Amino acid sequence: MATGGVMELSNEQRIWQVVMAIPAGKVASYGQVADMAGLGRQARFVGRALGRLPRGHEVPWHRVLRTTGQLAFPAGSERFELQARLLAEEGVEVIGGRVAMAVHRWRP
DNA sequence: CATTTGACTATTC
DNA sequence: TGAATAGCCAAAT
Repeated sequence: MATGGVMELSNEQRIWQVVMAIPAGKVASYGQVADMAGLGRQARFVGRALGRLPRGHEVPWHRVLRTTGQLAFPAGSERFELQARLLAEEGVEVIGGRVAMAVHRWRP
């Protein structure tokens, strides 16, 4: 309606859209997602946005990791192992808590 | 409205 | 190769 405005997507929602565009078997860095979402250097905000994902979401958050290829969680934590497992199921090898970005990095 | 926070990154040593 | 530091900036408190 004439609310004057359309539902302007929040930056969070824009981030989720970008993450959902990452194909299975590929990964992207937080900085890369931030840039693609038009946020510039808000790499940290990407992590926060993923942490605020609503229940029932279908965002492949596990395909987002640090630019070094290392998972963003403390090694051994529950989330860490979950992410590593989800990646492995997609064919992304996680060794020592890290992924070979040169191999699996998503290049749109 | 000022301060803290954070699933980061580039740089330096 | 890896550890420490500074810079980053919107959202949460």
